[in-house]
Amino acid sequence: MIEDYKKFDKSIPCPVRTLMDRIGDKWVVLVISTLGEKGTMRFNQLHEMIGDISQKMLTVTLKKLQEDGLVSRKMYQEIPPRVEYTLTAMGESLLPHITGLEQWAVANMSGIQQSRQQYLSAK
Amino acid sequence: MIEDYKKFDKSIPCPVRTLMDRIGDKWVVLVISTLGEKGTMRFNQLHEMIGDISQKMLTVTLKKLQEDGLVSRKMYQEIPPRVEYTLTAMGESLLPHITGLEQWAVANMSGIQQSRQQYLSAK
DNA sequence: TATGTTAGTTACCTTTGGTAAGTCAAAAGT
DNA sequence: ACTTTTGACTTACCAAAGGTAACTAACATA
Repeated sequence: MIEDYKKFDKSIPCPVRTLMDRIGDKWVVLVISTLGEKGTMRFNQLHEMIGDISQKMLTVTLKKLQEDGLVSRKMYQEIPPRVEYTLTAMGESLLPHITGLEQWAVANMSGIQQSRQQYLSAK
Repeated sequence: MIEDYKKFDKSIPCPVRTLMDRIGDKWVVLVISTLGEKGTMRFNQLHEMIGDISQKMLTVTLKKLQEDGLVSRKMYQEIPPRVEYTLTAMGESLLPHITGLEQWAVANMSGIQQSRQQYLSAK
């Protein structure tokens, strides 16, 4: 039963709130799904693939994902530096849920846009 | 192929970014999954069920969900007012993806917490 | 007359997100 | 010898989103 976890109780950390605190970070889903698609990637590859993320936001996003054990980081002692990011097993296990969301998003994009236009024009 | 949608292109709205702009809102997942569980609910019922959401954040969350066509709002002309919220068909179709995420969250909560502790103590 | 009920709104402050420029250390170009 | 490039970041600074507490409308009840 998931219901029990939904009501807020300050004595117990809620898994849904904990996950959504992370998933809700603006770039987390794009980083995870991009890594999931391409496997291991370097910092700048991710930066270019996603396109509109800043370097700052990419570093903070990757740090949080490492902290949560969803992404692993491998640094090579070279100059210029080389750093590779990969999904951990836990990250991989989250991936299908994220791609599920993405597929829903693609399928329902036009429905959402229609609804937004109607809502605005009804004002 | 979802890949094409992941790279940012300002001329086409990206479904993943569009959805995550909404899903990423701190309370959206909790509101949708609570409505999905209980069916129709009134404003204060949602407020009490979730527990730690403010009235302001509940109203802005519900407004955005209406705008996107995920939640419908029915107001009765009574005093004190009565307003009922329900998932639309589109909202219902999103629900399984959200409960999938929640189940993952419940199953992996301890793994995430362990990882966070290790990360912090390694500093 | 004061109090409660429901679904909000408003004013205000804090936290998060975003932009642009700077850093580091070495190799490669001129 | 001096400047530029490279990759993976920081830092300083500004804008947007989120949070809190108090206030509102309109009537019913004590």
